[in-house]
Amino acid sequence: MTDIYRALGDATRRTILHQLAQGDKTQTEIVQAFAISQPAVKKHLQILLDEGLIHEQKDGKYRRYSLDRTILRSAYQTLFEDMGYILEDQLTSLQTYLKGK
Amino acid sequence: MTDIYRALGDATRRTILHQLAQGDKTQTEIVQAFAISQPAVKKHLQILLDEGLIHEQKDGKYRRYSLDRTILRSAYQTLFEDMGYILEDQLTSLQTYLKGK
DNA sequence: TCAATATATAACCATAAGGTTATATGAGGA
DNA sequence: TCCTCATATAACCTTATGGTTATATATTGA
Repeated sequence: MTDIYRALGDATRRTILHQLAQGDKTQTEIVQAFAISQPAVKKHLQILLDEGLIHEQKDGKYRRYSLDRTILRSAYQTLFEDMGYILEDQLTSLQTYLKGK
Repeated sequence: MTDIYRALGDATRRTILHQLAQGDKTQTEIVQAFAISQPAVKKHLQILLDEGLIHEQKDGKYRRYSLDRTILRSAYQTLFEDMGYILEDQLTSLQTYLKGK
């Protein structure tokens, strides 16, 4: 299963996901948005790939990355369920809200 | 600020939080719930303390742990905001729902 | 074909996480 | 006082993370 805590545990990765939410991007485009090296960005992308949150597609000499919104949604659900499990009664209304979605 | 991803990133810590949600517990009680050593549990408790999610209270030879529900709620909020930021439009309805809480 | 650009990979470094065992300290009860 | 139980701490191990630099490979355009 997707380890959403691992995937979201780093601010760079959260920003990458945000960027991809606005549209697919090549690795170069992603690298340019950060002050870290290309291999460092690649490692973040690899973790997001490992966790299934993004996809990689070869496009000539480029690699194009895209969000897997289905996985993201279910990861999101996991967060809710975990928090609901932790806080129990406190979140009943929220749980109910989500179940209805 | 609370690093909620760090705090929730481990299943043992999530279970500890769940236990504390049912009521305060001593370290011994928490240790007994897991198959790992007392120092290992203590390290998890320390991380939860570092992140401000729980409190520790001396009680004779015992240490009693309790949830900080206020911090937990705001951490929860952070999770939502981060996910909302990532997914944007997709979660508008949920964001709106939470803002109203 | 050759050079430039995009990406991948290897080797390295420092720190953190999650665990262990062994041992020290502290508090309470008999 | 002394033993016992609860907790703390130290030292150690392994693996993961997040970064680096250097270099290899692949693709494309001139």
